[in-house]
Amino acid sequence: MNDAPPRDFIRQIIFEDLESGKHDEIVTRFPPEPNGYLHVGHVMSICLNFGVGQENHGRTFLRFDDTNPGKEKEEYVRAIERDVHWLGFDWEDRLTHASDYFGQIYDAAEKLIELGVAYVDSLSADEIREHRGTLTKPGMNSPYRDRPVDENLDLLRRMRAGEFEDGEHVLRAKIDMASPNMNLRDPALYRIRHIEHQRTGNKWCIYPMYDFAHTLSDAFEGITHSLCTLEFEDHRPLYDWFLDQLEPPHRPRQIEFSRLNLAYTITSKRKLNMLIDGDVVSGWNDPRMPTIAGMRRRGYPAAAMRDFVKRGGVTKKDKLIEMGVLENCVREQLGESAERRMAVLRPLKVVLTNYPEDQVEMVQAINHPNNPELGTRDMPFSREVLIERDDFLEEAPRKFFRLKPGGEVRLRFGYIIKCEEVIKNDAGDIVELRCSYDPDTRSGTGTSDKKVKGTIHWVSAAHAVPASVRLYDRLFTVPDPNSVDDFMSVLNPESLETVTAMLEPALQQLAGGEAVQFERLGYFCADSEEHTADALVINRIVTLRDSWAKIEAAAMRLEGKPPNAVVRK
RNA sequence: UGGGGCGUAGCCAAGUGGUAAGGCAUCGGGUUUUGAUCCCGUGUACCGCAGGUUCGAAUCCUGCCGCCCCAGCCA
Repeated sequence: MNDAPPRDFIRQIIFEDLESGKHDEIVTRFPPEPNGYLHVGHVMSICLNFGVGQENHGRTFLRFDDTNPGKEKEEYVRAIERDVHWLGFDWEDRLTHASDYFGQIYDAAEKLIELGVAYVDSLSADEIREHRGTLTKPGMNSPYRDRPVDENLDLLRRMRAGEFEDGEHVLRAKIDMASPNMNLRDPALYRIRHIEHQRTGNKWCIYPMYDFAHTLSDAFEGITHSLCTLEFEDHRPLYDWFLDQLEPPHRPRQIEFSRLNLAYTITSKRKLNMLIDGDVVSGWNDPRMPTIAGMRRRGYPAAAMRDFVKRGGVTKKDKLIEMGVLENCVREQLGESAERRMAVLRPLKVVLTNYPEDQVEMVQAINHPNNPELGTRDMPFSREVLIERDDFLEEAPRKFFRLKPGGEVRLRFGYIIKCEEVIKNDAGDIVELRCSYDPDTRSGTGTSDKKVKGTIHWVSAAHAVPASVRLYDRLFTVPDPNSVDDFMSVLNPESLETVTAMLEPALQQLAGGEAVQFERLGYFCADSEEHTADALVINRIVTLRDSWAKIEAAAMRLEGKPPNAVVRK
């Protein structure tokens, strides 16, 4: 990985602000609303905000935007804290909540009234909507717009005191009902909500709206650069309006960037919830979910996530990034760190007819081909071994380097074997292979210079340990499920396949969450929730790159056959 | 059809008037007891289109086209 600091447009602005002396210290914040789990999109915001803080020796706040009680839960705040930590960032003592500032925000509301730029409106929600106009038609002033300051103050205080029902009144900024920017058509500042807040309990029955609370929270914390996504671009004039009216000691600047969309996934909370409610996935941390919790459970390393986001860059252009980029980051991380092991996902029995019945010998396997320091381990080798079903083909194309009738192949770290006989059941399915082995070809002995094209993985039948292995694939069949009317109609029915695999004995010791490479198959990790020493449960993180699959698919295309006819999964 | 953004190769992305970096993907080739890794090589990008300014434009001007966001007492 390269460590050169990125120079996107936001970092350029920050650099200039430091150079010019506009700021001595950079202060940023990551401000999630605790109403759901964090997802890939948030990873970008987290890395940007905390990254910019770190790079400039500044400070970054983790602030919960908890201004809408009823939709927010403690469960989510704990999950968010865990996710941000897991990604490798530390807010130290800067964990805050918009609700920490409810008192100050309220004071600011009274000040706006005194300034004559806010008023209590007694129109109903429907009437307010009707008065707002449309994108092309200007709105109309509320009949309550010119209430005197004293009356506004009195009404707001009584709203706060709980004298009114939900929806009876609302505090609004007095800006311009004819503004082409809808956000400036007298936006609501405070609404009445007789509902208990997860942190402030029943102390308040009026709660500030996002724009008001967010701007002020930024100002109170001395945020210098308030980084958010593009959809808030239209809110910036309002953000600045608050600052102009209230003139707080610190004046933050809002800068917007485009959000990161991952192909073949969705991130809308509503839709993610539908997947859970519809039992398409097992929960927020299902390994197929694009949530941080899901990706963590899937086995994606935090470093890979950070690298992924870094490769995407920070711009204002809408992006839909290919899965391959993420997968490549994951492979790159794991390729270096994960130890290698052997496992057979779909076993086919192979009997070595000339190998002594009761003999078991230990062969030495390397834990990492590019890093000898990771050492070796011994694997039992015996007369009956299990190989991958699709490493044998009865009628193999010429470029098939694996086992075929009469053909030879090397059992990795073991011997070269030759297929002598194919055993089938009555239905014609291949159930067993009879092979001979060449005693002179044991790995590492150098007693034979025989060379074969292919090397396959295997496991000793008598010593193998069974495990439930989940093979994950993308959740959707189209790159942009969001652009489809009914996203549930493009679900990938094969996003999860569970097989009973046979693992080499050393895998018995795999710890929950630990990742290894199953040679020739991919990276796998023990499930952090369901895996135990007695019942192994393993997730496939990502497959290895598979150029054979490509050759095969290309051949299929040439012959005009459907691409999935023989492709293995 | 009001306002705000965005448009550089399949996907990202540098570039800020001097003649188009890089990554991923693709396609070749080499090494390899993982068809992995690693290493080499591989793209006619009419810089959305059309005009204009200039000795010179992806960069400046004008017009057009396409895509995204905004009419919550959500964030």
